[in-house]
Amino acid sequence: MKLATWNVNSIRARLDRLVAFLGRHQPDVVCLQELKVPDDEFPILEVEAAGYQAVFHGQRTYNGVAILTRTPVTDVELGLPGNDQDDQARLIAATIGGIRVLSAYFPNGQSVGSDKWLYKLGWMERLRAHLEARYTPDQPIALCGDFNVAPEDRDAARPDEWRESVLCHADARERLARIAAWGMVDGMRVHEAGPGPYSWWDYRMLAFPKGNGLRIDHVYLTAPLAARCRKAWVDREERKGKLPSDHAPVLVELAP
DNA sequence: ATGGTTGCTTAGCAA
Repeated sequence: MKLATWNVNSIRARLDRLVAFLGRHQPDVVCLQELKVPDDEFPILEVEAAGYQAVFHGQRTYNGVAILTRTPVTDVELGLPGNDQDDQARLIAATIGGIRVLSAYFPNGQSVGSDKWLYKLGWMERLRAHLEARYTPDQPIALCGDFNVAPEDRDAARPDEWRESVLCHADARERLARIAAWGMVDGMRVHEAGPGPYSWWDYRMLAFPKGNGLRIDHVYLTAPLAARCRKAWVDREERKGKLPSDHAPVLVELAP
């Protein structure tokens, strides 16, 4: 099974690239983030024409997550429990081929110490609590998405430059480590020691040509799936050319 | 040097 996750930064702006990506890789499951469309504007016809079913949880302008599959999905769940005031569309879960797949768009946090930063840390704690309440780590679970955290210094091309940022700050790394400690491993690190590969490069300051990347998009796997992980990689080609997303897709190949 | 780019929505915010 080939599993992919990609922050498309607007599914409308990236629709041609998404369809080409599906054709090029023929993934079985694709988790998407930052759709930036309400549900009634999700391009369902184009996705189905490409051979995929979709479940999605969107909102206007911001956020929005989806799971695309070539086989039927069941038990779709929208949103992250634990805060009735939270209307941000950042999590969707579905079962595909016996695997529980979660597509997650973690908050960015904007700047350390801001309200959005506190929301980020709280959201990550809520996700950990949700995993603990809803699942057990002996189940086959793949938590995929834009985590907006580079877990370690080897996940940044220039770690010193980024260490105090919202993407690398020790408090965000610690919250992510707690999520992993529930019972998941970083799929990329099953076979790749790094440094890199990176999955995001800022649009500004020529970050991509300068190689100033971070690895903030992840596929975290519980033990039954980690044992099946054959390889993981980033499709850097997707960051090149005209009007790319600022994120490149991460792909994982799981043995049957 | 407090910059730079993209997307959504239309001037300002979020990333």
